[in-house]
Amino acid sequence: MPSFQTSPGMRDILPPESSRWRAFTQVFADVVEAAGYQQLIPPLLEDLGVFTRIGDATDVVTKEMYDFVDKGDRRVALRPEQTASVCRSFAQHRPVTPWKVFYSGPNFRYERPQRGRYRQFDQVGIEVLGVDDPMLDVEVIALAWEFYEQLGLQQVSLIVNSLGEPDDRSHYVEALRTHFAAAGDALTEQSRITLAKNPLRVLDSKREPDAPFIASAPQITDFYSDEATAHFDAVQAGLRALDIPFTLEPKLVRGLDYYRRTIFEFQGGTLDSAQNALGGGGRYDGLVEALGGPATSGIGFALGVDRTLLACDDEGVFAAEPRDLDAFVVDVVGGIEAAKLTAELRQAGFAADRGYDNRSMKAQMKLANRSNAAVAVIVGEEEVDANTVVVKPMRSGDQQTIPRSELIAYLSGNRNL
RNA sequence: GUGGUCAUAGCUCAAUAGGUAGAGCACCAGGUUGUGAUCCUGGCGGUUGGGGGUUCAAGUCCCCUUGGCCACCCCA
Repeated sequence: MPSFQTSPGMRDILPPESSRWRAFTQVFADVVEAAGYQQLIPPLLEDLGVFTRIGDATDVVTKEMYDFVDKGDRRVALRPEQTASVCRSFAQHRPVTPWKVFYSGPNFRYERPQRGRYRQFDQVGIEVLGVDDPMLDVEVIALAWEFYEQLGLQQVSLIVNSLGEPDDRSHYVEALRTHFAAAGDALTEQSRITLAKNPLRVLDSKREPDAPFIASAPQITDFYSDEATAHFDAVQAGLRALDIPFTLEPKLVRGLDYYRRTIFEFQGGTLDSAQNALGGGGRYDGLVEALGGPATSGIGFALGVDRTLLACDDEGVFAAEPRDLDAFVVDVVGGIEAAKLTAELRQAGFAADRGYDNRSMKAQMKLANRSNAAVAVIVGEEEVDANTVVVKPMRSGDQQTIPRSELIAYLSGNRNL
């Protein structure tokens, strides 16, 4: 029995899965960098206040935060998401707008772990600060869409909604409060608690008894101001112009309280469990201000790495593989020759590995085979005496003895072995 | 946090009505004294997640605990 294992909801990403993760973030970076986004690397730890601004009606803040007092008596927390950090960073450094950044890395939420839901989970995402144009909403959504396409996913669906301008939103919230309050005890207890904190979130309930009241609830669309309608119409027109299919879902309300106007979510078609939200985002025009910066409009999205990868598994796409070796050096005369040859090969740009512990040739050949190396470079007594090496292409098995000094040139000239 | 369910070698699983654990894969070593991926032989490997209890006897029953998974919740 091992003395230790990972804490609940924490896990090791082992090879070869780890190389897939790296490829995943690389594809993401390629997509967004091509659109002018640059990477921001915020700290994992922030002042607790940065996150409490996200909203006191969200569990992410009230129940799931990894917060503690550090040795300097500061109230700090492991970030539960990165949007707040980006906004804090903006308020702190005041970069020129539009500020287009992307990020990738782990977040922490103290929840009951499940498949596709971990206490340490990775997200990739982008945020843009300082632009009000609905065409930016379109760009942001389009980039996520493009990313899914690059991965090869075909069963992702996009749902969008608008929460209206802040005033629209508050009027709607009041209407909901009145509507659900009228239901009284017919509403589940959980929903009554949610109602007291944030009526919007009651729409998210999946509890059976709540269903009829949710169905009969007021529609956000009836509360839009002209301004909100214009913005949302423009977003939809833009999505259509780019041939990005979407579904309007007036009852879509996202978890974090800071959203205004456009919000959207991506759902996986294959994992139809409670964990089918692959990613999502929206506008959060008041967040920077709440963090002490100038009134600045913002929009962005975050995509869950784990869930997206699960969706890839289900669709049988994006099975990135680790880099194969070019050569595996088999040395049966002590190991020094292998040390020299691997160093030479690596300096010449070849990926090369070797056997250790002076194992038998048979054992080393097995290692060469397992390593997936293109060729085995074999050195024994005869080769040392003749100053040669044997180059054995593992696929064909058709080996050649060549002068040692010509090894690099030989391999360079026979890349397809 | 609430409820449910599961937990046997590194991995996937077996083990009759409770009688003191097996297989395949993987790994290692041999099968022509220099050469792998097939095949053959052998080997390594488990105080049955951990602790306690019932029993002559528990992987198999009971309790506690740890962890995975599922639903709620929440969200990525």
